[in-house]
Amino acid sequence: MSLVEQARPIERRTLHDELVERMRGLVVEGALKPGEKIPERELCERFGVSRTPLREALKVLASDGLVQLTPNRGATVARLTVEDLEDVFPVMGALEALAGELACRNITDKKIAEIKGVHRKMVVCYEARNLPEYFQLNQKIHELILEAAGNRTLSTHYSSLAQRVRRARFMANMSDERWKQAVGEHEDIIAALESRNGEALAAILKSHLQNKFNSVRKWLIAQENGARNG
Amino acid sequence: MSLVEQARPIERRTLHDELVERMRGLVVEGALKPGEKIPERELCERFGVSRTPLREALKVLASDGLVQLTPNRGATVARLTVEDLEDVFPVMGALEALAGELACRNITDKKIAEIKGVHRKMVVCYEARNLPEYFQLNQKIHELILEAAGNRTLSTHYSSLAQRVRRARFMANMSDERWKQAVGEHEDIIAALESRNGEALAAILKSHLQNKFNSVRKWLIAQENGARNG
DNA sequence: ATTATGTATTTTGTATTCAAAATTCGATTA
DNA sequence: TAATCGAATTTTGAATACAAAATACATAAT
Repeated sequence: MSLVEQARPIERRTLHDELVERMRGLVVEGALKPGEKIPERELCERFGVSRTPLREALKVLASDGLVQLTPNRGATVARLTVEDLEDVFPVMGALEALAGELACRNITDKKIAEIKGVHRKMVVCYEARNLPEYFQLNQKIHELILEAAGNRTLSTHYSSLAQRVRRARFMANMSDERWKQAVGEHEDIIAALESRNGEALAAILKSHLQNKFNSVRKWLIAQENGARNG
Repeated sequence: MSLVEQARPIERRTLHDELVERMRGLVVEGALKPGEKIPERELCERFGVSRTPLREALKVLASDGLVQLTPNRGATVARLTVEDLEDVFPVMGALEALAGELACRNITDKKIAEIKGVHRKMVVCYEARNLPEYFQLNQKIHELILEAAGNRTLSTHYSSLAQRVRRARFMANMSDERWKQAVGEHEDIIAALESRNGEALAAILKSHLQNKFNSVRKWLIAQENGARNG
């Protein structure tokens, strides 16, 4: 290890930062389910920390829309309503479109190859009808595009929104036909990236998202009517 | 007061919420300047609160990009670098464009009249070369358009970005010619709103912002070179 | 005079304490 | 039996306490 590597500043993290990350994970991955009470005391015990940094983390997640705080009644995992979804998706669309344009300007061949690699793995998952893995890789591709866009602000805000709808996106099962279509759309995305056609990519990403939105919306409405928002 | 008004739930706020709002004000309005240390103890005294809720608020503002936290070294007001600006503006552009499209779909004549009213006042300020008032009213118009778009998520994210660049926007004095041009652009904005031409409005808003960006960028670079980032 | 070194002071991160509010639950009444 | 009340318990919001780290400052050494 060279001196510059060895002598770079030691990364230090506060409990607060660590807890924001971990609790975000619990919410986004669905270990804590929408509407559920967030058990402050229990989490403190499990993480081995006091209430102070845990509560700090809760405030941050609340400002991010993942947690709902009610005065004197503590924290619950935020529910996603149809209205929320209808607000969130257009914004994600606008951000993805921008990401597409920027990515086409900045992306390297290496990065495209990386995306293609993930895509191939994803196709395998599709063929095996392995939804969890497919979903994971799908997310990864979108993250890579955002990364290729090279705009931290864009990534941050996109990611904040993506996290809010992530669970619903996963739960809203695609029909087999829709699934096949989605894979096709991903191929179009890669083609547009390769030809660096920003406008085209923006349009494809937007309609890809619109399709997803439609199915998530249907699922959410069914959930709300069925009242069991598990 | 009718029963429904009288009997609605009593609004309760925690110190945390109050402090997020107040401290956000201090940063956005420039009472605390970029790079400045945030005097925790002093603020606690001035607000008459303990460190706990104040520090919670700081974490939230940090996650919002207004405050920078360095482990074991406390909080400073976030500096806006040219790189930050170059990331933030395109995202604001995409969000404003979306806002324009949505606003054209949803806006009422009443709201347009309201915007026109603010615009008229703004023109008076322009003629009097009253920048602070002009700036205020200018912001107000953009807020009203966002409001007209009727998308809370969009408003939240736009506003978060707008706050980060607000101070630089204000400090970057416009040339008189550019100022005149800006007023003209505002008239175009209103015309597009009245004709409900979403696409046109999106384009106008985007180029309006691009112009602003150019002048803010110049100013920021000058600041960075001059090293006195007052 | 400037640079190092060690010590006092302050600040910071986190844990603990405390009072107020909410919740639980058993006794009581309709 | 079901609804109502009230004390006991838990939870919540906020203040305080405390240890570790950073900073300021005084002294000593070059």
